[in-house]
Amino acid sequence: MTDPTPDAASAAEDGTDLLAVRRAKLDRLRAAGVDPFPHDFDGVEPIAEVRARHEGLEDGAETDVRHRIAGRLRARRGQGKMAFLDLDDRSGRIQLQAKLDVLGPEVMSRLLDDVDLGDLIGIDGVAFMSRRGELSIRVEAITVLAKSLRPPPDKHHGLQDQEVRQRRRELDLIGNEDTRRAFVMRSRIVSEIRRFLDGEGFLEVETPVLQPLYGGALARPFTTHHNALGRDLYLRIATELYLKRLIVGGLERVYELGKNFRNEGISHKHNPEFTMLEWYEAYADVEDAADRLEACVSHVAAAVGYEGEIRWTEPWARKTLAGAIEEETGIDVLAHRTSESLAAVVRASDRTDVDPDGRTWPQLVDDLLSKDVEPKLQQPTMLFDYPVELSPFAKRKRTETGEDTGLVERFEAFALGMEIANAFSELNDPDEQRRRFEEQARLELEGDDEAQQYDESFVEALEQGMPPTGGLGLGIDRLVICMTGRSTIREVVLFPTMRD
RNA sequence: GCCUCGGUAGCUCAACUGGUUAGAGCAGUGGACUCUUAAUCCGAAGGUUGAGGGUUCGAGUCCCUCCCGAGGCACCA
Repeated sequence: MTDPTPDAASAAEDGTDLLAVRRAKLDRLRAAGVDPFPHDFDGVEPIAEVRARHEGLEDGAETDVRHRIAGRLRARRGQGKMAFLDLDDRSGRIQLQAKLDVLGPEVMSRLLDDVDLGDLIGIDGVAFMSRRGELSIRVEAITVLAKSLRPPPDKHHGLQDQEVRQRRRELDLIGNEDTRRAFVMRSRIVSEIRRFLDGEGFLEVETPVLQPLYGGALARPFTTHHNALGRDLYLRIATELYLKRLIVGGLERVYELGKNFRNEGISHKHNPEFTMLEWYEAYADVEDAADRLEACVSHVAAAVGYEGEIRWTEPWARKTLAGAIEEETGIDVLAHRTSESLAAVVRASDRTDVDPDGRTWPQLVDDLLSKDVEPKLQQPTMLFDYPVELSPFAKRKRTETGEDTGLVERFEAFALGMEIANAFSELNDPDEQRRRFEEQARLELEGDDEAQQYDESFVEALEQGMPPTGGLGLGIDRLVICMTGRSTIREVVLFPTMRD
């Protein structure tokens, strides 16, 4: 910045311009020969470790243990010959005691007059227990580590404004302990998932985000353009098809944990970019995927110390989709296999408010599921046996007679009234897969802009021979919502998509 | 995309059915204070009430348009 104008200088003096006040202090530090942005600060101890070291110290007890800590200054009490301050680091908070007779007038003034709330400072000092039983550090030396030129969020109320909390997540993290806890929990959940799958012999892999065709889910994509190749590419909506090619290649157990992108609405459970885990296991089917999902999620819940209302431990409830719909609505969708007959029953029912006009049979089934069943599934529940029309990559359901039920071997898992996972016995018959793509192509011609694109290279991969395979997708954001007790995806995504 | 609600000081919130000069706490600022912890006490300061237009003697408050957010619907795993 340039020199403050006379107006700015007077605004700094009377304290009306908060930014100018801070810049004036920055200038004072520099004038006193203090570097307000030094390069490092060696030998810092996490505050939590300092606390652990002195656990059980009696009220009023002194120690001769010297500590070096660093963090953001959060609060300050007292302005005279002694002051107390609170310092935050990533591991916790600790009280500092600054005494004039220890520091001398010059250092005391630096701490009280030139350092602001929100500044990053380093402290050398001795631990003691205050008379009121608060572990504290008696400051012997301070080091300015970075001047904060903007005021921090309210020290007591934190930052409440939803918009600012999401657009300026750093402020949310500084001001709101809850937010910090939730995102620490998210990181631990993700690393426990990796630990679990790695322990089961899975390989973590990376497949393309930029794809010439989009597939593996029913959704509209984001489109972008590659200049040198002179062609459009799509941001992936799923990792499914590439991962199955790796199963063909013999990797046998693979997973990918990363972002998918879907060009659709934003809601409390939808963000345009979201984190998905997909795994594929050779010589396994949908039942194996279900067992592994239970094992994985209950491991994660225990490892991160989940303490909420959801019972993640095995076994989870398992039902059929049709059974669950009948339970909630009294409608047996399998007894009415055409859109007309199902629509008639839906219309006649007083237990659902689904509007059947213009809906196909699979759409109606989906409507009944999402309106009448899904909201009821608060505890972890897996629903099996989905209509083939909604599942272009799943194997048809085995039956004793060999008859075609129109169902596939697939389940979706739900918790807190949200879908969190989706799995099936992967279709590995290339001719059947080709027919499913052709059916999707027909739907696209009819104007369904979410139909699957015909992916010939994927069919060729299946022609190479894919072993029987169980695959699963787990929505990480939604799992984190459940495990952190948050109500929306925006609370568990660091920087959710916002308007400009 | 549609409906409803909201946007007031840097932050957290007030302001009855349209009526004096839009209030308070925190932060900041000047001062007092050597065990405080949402420290306390005294003083002064801080506002284009999201933006723009309109109705009215008078608008934070009513109407219109736009921006941003929240909730719901639609779309969608």
